[in-house]
Amino acid sequence: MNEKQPATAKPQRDEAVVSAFVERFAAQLTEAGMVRMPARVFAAILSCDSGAMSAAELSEQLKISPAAVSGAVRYLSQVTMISREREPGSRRDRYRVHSDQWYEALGNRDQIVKSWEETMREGVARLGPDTPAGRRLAETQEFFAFLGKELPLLLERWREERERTYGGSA
Amino acid sequence: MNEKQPATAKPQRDEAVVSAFVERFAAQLTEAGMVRMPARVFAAILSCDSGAMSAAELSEQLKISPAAVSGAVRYLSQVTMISREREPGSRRDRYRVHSDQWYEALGNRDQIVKSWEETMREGVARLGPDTPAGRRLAETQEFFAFLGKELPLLLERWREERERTYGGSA
DNA sequence: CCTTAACTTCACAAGTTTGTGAAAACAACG
DNA sequence: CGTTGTTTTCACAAACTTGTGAAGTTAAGG
Repeated sequence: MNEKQPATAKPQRDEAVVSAFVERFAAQLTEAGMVRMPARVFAAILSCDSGAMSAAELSEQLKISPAAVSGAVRYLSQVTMISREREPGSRRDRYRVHSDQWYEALGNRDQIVKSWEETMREGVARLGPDTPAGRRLAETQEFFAFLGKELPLLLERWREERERTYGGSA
Repeated sequence: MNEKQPATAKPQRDEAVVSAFVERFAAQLTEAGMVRMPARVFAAILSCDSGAMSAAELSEQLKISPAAVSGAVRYLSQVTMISREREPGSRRDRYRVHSDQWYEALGNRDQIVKSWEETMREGVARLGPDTPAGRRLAETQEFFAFLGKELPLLLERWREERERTYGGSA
């Protein structure tokens, strides 16, 4: 037989295949507005078996300089999509995707929405609540308020559904 | 009295104030990943009393060339945040924000989410559903599926709430 | 403490994006 | 069907962004 793995071996990673997937997903994230290096780094960590990678591993797999890794992980930590951990007794950091954590990063979006809402509120006041433009802004403000209220609820529902699927039977 | 407007006059636009608001909101949209000119154009139209502006008006208020206006409105039309209309018997287009329509542009996001989900599905298949990485991707896929299902519902709820507020009593 | 592995910072070169002017293409109106 | 006001296209210059190499900093382990 020409199988790549004997029946008893555990499934083996074909690094070329992994890399192709990583680059594809990263490209999609980039298209959606994410900066390229953080997107690639995030995709790589998400796709590794342990769920965590060192800077050296990232540097090698993505063929980028340590400087680029440094910048990307700083950004990703900032927006809480990964967390940094140091293995005690080593000087090597590892960067990890906490499954439960990075969904919440979407929740950070509601901070953005909040600030938009604030801007709308100010706009209504400045342009006048009785002007046509003011009324339009007021409605937009309500929309943002609605989102700010609903997004956290959405995440909560996800947490529940997730709990049911992965927590219950696993 | 030093009021800017007599009690009987209708509220009058102070263009400097309007412009300050437009630029502020546009800057926020830009920060959130939107390209600058489309953001400015969108903010300007949203903030004008009629809810629609001509290219010449945009060009003047934003101090940009007709070419820049052209590019921005093309983009905004594409993502359905504005619509183009021509006043019959004129050769001048007007660009309009349909309040009900641009919220839906958020809904377009669920197309993006759909394509991410597809990528995850492929990733699971390629990396192997029984590998740790494969399982992580599978969970991520479910998350995207969840979003794709929920986002349209969210918009629907907004439409209802909006109907109640603005449709019922106005 | 000194050595050394690992991470970070910084200035810069390469690459992209953005907005413009000028010219071309359109379309209403006489 | 030519005129004229309007929008679009295109090549280019300016501004910004990105990723790198190299030097600098930090901290584990001898």
